Amino acid sequence: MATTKRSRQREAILSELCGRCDHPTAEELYLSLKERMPNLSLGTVYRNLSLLSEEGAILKLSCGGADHFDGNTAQHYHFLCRCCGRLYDLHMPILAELDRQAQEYLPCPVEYHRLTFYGVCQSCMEKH
Amino acid sequence: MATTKRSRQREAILSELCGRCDHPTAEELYLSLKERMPNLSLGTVYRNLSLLSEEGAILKLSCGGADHFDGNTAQHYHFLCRCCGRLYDLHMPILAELDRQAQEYLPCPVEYHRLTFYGVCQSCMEKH
DNA sequence: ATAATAATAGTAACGATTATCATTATCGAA
DNA sequence: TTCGATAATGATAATCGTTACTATTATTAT
Repeated sequence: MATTKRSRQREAILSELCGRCDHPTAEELYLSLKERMPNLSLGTVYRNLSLLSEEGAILKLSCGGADHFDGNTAQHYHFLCRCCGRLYDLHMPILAELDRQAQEYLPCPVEYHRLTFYGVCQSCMEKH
Repeated sequence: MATTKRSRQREAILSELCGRCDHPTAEELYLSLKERMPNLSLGTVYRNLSLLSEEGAILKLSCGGADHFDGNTAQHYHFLCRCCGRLYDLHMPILAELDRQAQEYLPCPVEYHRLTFYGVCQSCMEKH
């Protein structure tokens, strides 16, 4: 099988990430988990997040500053607030034809795409 | 005017970036420029790239590892090789309707989007 | 020219991430 | 079960990309 689940820590990291709907950084995840697992180490969190994202069990999102992680591996799009930097999931339909369109302009196979929308999120708008 | 052009270094950084069609990192830019300006400092490159991207004169692209910079501020899409990490410009038409589509799923205004396609680039394919 | 301001080079400090390593946990076979 | 081999851990040091600091130099407006 692809997904090895060897250690207690790796399982906890994966299930914590899958159980939340935001996109925590390694450190945010570490702080949450540390409450339940007081001697968890930050290095362990980083190591397992790398493993899991290489396996394809989670997504790594780089958008400046610390990387964010997403437990939802189903293809979906994001909204990034250019004010607070928070990432939100967008529940709009996936546009598979984009890959075909892009293929016309490229000599090598297009495997998938990522699409992110930008603006100021409601929470930041309210704070003015 | 928006674009201040106060120092020789800032001008050199901007024109070097605009004169190339790849997406160099701060350090790559620094190394190129250093040939002509031997006592240019890396901090100066970082400082000016920040200023220029805040002004909107250039784009900053974060995709894991070091940030990349793009002198082409016209809206366009990218292809990112998941093997070597190189970014390529994609000369396909801009899909302005994506913003309108996404708007249906969001409570706050969508300003713009970024779209990146993934795969293995030709150069990496040849190296097998 | 000159004073006020802005930007520089060089370097130290920082935050995020990876590497190292001695110790502990897990797993598969006897 | 116990045992040996392997994998993963926690703790910490090292690294990488970037930003902050500061004394000096360049630019700008009188």
